[in-house]
Amino acid sequence: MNTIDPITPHKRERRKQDRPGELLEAALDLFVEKGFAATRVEEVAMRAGVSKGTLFLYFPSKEDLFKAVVRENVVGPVTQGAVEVAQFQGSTGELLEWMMLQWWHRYGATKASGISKLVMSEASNFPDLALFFRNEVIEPAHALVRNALQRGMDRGEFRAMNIDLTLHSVMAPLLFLVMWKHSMGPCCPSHEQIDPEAFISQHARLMARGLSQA
Amino acid sequence: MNTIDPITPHKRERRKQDRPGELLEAALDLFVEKGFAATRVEEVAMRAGVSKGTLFLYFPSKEDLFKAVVRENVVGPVTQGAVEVAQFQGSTGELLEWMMLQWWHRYGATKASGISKLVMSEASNFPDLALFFRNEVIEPAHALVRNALQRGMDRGEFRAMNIDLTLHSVMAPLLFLVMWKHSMGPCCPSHEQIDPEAFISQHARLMARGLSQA
DNA sequence: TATATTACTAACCAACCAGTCATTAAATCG
DNA sequence: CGATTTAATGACTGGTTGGTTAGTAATATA
Repeated sequence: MNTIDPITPHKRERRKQDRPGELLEAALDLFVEKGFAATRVEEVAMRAGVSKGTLFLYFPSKEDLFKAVVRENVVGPVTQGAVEVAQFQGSTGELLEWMMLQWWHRYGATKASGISKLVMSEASNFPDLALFFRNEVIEPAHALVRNALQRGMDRGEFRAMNIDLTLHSVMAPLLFLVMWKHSMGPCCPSHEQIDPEAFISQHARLMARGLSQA
Repeated sequence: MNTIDPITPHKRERRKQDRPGELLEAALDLFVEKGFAATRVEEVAMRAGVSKGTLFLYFPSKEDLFKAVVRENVVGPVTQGAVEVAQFQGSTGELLEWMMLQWWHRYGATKASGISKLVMSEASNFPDLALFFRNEVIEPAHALVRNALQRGMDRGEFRAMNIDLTLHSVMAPLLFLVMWKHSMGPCCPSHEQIDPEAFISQHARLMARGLSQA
């Protein structure tokens, strides 16, 4: 554990190719675990097996490191459903449930969803990051849901509605799940844990029923 | 602005009675605005018009100060509905909507709701505070909602359901609103703001419809 | 092997902060 | 008024951290 240990002899490796990826992976772990402000860049560097100086060689600042983590782990997963939505064949009620469950499997259930929790948690202390996240993640995701709701109205399945209000009805249970999972969840006894898929399905069906023309 | 200024001549007032209340008020403002970790106790003291040493005269630590803020501003408002719930006359669907809107008016819409956002945000970094909040606030609130759902089943208005799952369907939109209001809300353009009451009413009605026997 | 390049490190800096304590002064009382 | 009590202060401590930089060592080149 110290520098005198002959088993760990200062292997000063030069691996320019791999460093950024390894640093991003370590940063994702620590940001999700402790948040942005509470994560120490030196700890990120240590977990990636380099010194703090090396981290600043690849990322000009802690904020830039975070933005890179978001681009690497969040932007894609959250917005990748666009093509599949356009090709979806079933009813729009089924589409909504499918979208919500897909979002859960590809993002909500993964480590990366901790980033959404982090941003909501620290938005007021780091407005730059909040704005970045809004533009790169939230707006595209909202556009996706708006399209689906519009599809329901265009096809005569849904009655006229306030799309922006309904948009948040779709998002609320998803964001609640992510928040809970990364905050109070770990401090509650296991028998009280929420079953995410059952919860999402219930909400999607309630909504589809409430929005239907009938 | 400096100590030499004759206009501000070190009015070293002794007001033992009022200090705790003034400190709690200042602490609520700053905790809500900046979070627990990012709030400096010296800033709390300054806003209350005393020195940092005086704060530690009345509260043994930053954590104890926070717990006092929760007891003063959250525990009561969140659980005070108990009596009214027991006396409610209308249908259980109406009761649920009434409870959610009451919660919003008495807590969600107030400054104090920032405490819920704070706890969810920093639970993983301060597990003691999370546990305290769970025991003092969340559990009593859950008990209230469980009672209401049970009432619906007992009176034959609601079909059999998974109470714990439905419990979270009631909480999710409320917690989402509070999170949004204190995180992304301020960074989004005003025309995108959510109308909390409309949103809550919509959710409550969707749920009542989905839970009804028919 | 000698030289040049550069990935990498460790020590450092300036700034920050929770909590302590010796000191000060406002109130109270004899 | 003088003595006592105690509310209030602010300098101080020990510890932390984002970011910098002078220097080191691994690789490439000749």
